[in-house]
Amino acid sequence: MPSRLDNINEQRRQKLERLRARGIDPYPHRFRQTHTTREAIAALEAAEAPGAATQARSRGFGQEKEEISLAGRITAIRRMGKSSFADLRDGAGKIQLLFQNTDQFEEEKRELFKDLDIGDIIGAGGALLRTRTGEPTLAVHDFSLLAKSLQPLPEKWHGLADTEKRYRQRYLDLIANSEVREVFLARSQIISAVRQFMDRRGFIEVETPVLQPSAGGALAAPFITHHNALDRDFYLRIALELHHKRLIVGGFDKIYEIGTVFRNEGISTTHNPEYTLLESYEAYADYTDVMVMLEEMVAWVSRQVLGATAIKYGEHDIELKPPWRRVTLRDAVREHSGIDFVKYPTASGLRERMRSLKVDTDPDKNWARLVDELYKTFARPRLIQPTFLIDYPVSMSPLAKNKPGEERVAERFQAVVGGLEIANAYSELNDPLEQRERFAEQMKERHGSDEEQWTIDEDYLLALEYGMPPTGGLGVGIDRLVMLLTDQPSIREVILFPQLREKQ
RNA sequence: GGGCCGCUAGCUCAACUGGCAGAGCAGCUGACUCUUAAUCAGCAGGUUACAGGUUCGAUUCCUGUGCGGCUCACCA
Repeated sequence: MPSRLDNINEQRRQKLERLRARGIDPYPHRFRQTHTTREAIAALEAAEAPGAATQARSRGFGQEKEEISLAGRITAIRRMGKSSFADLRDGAGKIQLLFQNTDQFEEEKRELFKDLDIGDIIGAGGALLRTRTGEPTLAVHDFSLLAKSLQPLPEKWHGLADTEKRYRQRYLDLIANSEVREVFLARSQIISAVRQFMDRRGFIEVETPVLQPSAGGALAAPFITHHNALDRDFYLRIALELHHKRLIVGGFDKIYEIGTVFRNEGISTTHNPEYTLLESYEAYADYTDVMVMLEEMVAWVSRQVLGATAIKYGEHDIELKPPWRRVTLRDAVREHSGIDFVKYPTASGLRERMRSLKVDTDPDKNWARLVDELYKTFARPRLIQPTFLIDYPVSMSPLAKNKPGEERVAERFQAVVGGLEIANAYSELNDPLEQRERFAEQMKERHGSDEEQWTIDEDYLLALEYGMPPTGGLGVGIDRLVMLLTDQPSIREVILFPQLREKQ
């Protein structure tokens, strides 16, 4: 018959009540620490360094050791009679605590110590030393409870393995799995390095609307939301592009934004409904300039964060050092599928040619989609080393300028590394009349299938009519860049709270 | 949306062909003053995801549902 005490949660609540009954606040308001665990270890090492003795003594190390204080979560306790060890973890790292001869603590602390659990947050004051085995340790002279934990932590050795639980309760994943922590630290550093790179090049960071009357700049299905006071629907942005180019018209010549965009589409290992996109626009540049910038950016960020441009992604060794290979989409597809799509200029002709390759030749697909199918099936998975796929069919690129003298080819590239599309860029179409025609064509094509609420953005066209300088634009999927640099196979491993179906 | 796989104690995992659901960690009690996956002795802990079905008997076989993973489709 299960007693209430069998439940860990119930036991912890009882401890909580005991503490309160003894006049201890289990959730006090503040604690001042003098060091992080990492700083404490550094201080210990500095004091031990040869020649540091004199200096250290003058700072308090030596016979009379400096009292320091730390705060963090207890992740392990090893009780051994009168002495006990505990592991204390804070945001910087981990250090061992030694509670020596706990009998000598006064009554209240002795009781408190008995009720300490793995998971509790405590503050501890004491002196640094090394144990017999050389472990940096804080010999605790005084300690206090800063927050009582009522839930048992995942197992210390295997960590938390249940994928669903890891995503839904990411805080447990972060506590239990240090590799996961490292990934998200790297993510932060990557974004910070990207910002530095752009800032140093004289780009200014801008913020543009998330709520938009129509979602443009890409052909993805948007999320719809509603504004009560205005009593009208808005769309969550699917790209940053159209507002950025308005700013180029407005005279900001180099701009970028790192922001979340939302696409109401399938979820996969490379797609999350909301993800982080870097977009940048540079006046008077074209897509070749953007290529140079991107390869330098990725190499620089990798060097900043990983200290190298040679990385491992899955089973592949990848070298990010510029220059990256440049190959036309046509050649890449021809190389890997044997089909020169230029020779099959109609959807039916191309579909006919594709049949022999046993690929999906959905009759609903237009020519551009068939080309895309060829690329995704044959070329992309084999593009491991950094590659710029350049010169896309205009029909796949409604916002890109076409190549001089080539009506069907747009100055556009995608960057593929490790089989991941990490960037998409083009020489921006700045001819307002042609842009209007391209939009109209898109409208026609979309009409009927219309999952996408595609409307012509008249305000954008008006902006173009005032005159936009030639401009090179870039979009980088930050999450995929993080996947690449942290060697993660799924986008959910680089997004703290990936979208999951609601439980129950 | 389709296909395949998974769901057992708080966590990590066992349980043969259908035959009393088990271990380690965490927890509780006790021993132990340098441990670090501490050790030792004992105790407790289960709606086997959920709902049905087959069977003398189901964690195991079947059907459905939920959630997750992989994959295909969708996604310039």
